[in-house]
Amino acid sequence: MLRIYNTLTRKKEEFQTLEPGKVRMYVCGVTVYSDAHVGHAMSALVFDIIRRYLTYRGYEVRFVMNFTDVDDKIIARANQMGEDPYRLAQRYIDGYTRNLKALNVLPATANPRATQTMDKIINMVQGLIEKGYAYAPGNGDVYFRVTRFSEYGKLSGRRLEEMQAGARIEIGEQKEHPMDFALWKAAKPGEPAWDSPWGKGRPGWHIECSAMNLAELGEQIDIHGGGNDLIFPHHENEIAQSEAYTGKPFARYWMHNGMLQLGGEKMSKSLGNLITIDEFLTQHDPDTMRMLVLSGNYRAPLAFTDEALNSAEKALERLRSGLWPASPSASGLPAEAASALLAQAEMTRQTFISAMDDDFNTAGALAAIFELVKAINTARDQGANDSQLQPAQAILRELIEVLGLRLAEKTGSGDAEKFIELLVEVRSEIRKQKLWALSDLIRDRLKELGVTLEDSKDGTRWRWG
RNA sequence: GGCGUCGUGGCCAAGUGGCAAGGCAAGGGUCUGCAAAACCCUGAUCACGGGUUCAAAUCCCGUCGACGCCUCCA
Repeated sequence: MLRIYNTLTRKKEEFQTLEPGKVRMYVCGVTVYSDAHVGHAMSALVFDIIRRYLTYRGYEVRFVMNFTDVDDKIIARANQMGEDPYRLAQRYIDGYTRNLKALNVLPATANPRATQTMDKIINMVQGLIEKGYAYAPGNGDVYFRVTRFSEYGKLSGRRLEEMQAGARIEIGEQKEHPMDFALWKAAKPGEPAWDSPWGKGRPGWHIECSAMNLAELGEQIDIHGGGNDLIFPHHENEIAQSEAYTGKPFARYWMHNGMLQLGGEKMSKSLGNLITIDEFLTQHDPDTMRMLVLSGNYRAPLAFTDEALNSAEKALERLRSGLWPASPSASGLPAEAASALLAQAEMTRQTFISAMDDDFNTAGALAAIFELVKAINTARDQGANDSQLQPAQAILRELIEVLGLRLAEKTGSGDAEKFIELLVEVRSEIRKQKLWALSDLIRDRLKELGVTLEDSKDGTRWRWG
């Protein structure tokens, strides 16, 4: 039984879908005005892992992630760079898409964009006005009337009266209540604008997500995800808009990932303490970021430190060791030992599922996997042959894949391999003659070139890294 | 100040009433010409103070601390 922590109720709840066997899932994507950073990667990875696990558990998952491609910052950035805002947005969309692919994040079922959902957005704003949940004061703006939506604040646990203190009405706004928020913003000269019943303008930030949900997934969805910095006001406002519009509960489960921290603070564009995904990937294997995420709890803050990255890289190396083939001189294990290994692998799968079923406890799931790795390695050391190792390794691969780890061996240029093999072969002859200084020199020099040699009684194995 | 999440060995982190998983790091050992890998062994009175209970990391109250949100933000 899968249980999910629901931000809305602040409890773990049994997961039940609106439609049996199907999951409708929406995750807030990014606003595309600059390169995505590893904090965005964390969020993408968290929901990719969730999506993969739901699929593994037999659900058909419809996974929607949007792009906010029109907003103040995009416009400001475009003006500053003298670039067309659409082109700028498109460039960052392409970049982020490339980043996600590199991180082995499965493509979304749909990637709607605000600019391509405009008629739906306008319809929704119009509908909210008709129902009395929104008003157009005549300056070209349209605002949501928070006092009309009695449940406003239910997601973030705030009450309107408590929030008024800090809220202020900007110059030019004509809000009835300080917490009212813009559904539609009148265009200023030179800004991208769309025709609407209220004049030329563009959508507010929150309405696009409500409209895209409606367009892509329908009035009600199972899971709505995003970073926990979106709980207020973004998701709170989404709930207000969607539920006011449809009269139905919007998302069944609200899931929020914790923030990635650099130097003890949230990594963010506004703080400027960020490392872009591109920068990260020039230094690290994409699996490293995924392993870092897997090793923690998705709801808790995650520290991005050299030590943590190093630890993640070592852990990946260890995982790979479980997939090594049998020793060439393997004599085989007694039948009962071999079947015990398979039994343990099957038990690992159950432990893995129990952990993941408990609100996607990836750290617990990994622990089970590591124990299987140890069992496989022990069996190999005790002489298990490949046909005895492989059934357990197949399960290990299956579970690793659910988590989205590729565990690819590092590779160098293909042409180099035959020369390395030649060197290893020559070195083996040298070792037979016990010319240790020379064979150590070859090993050390290859290490400097990124090739690791491991000698054993069965010969020498080499790998990149 | 308000709302929320959390505080477990050197670091990361499971465990939510019954002898404290796992990974990284460290030390010792097996193997090896050496090294590496793999395997074996070694370590925690679970932030602090009260309380409930036969029994608490786990439940309740309080204190301290961290982080996020309350303005754009994954």
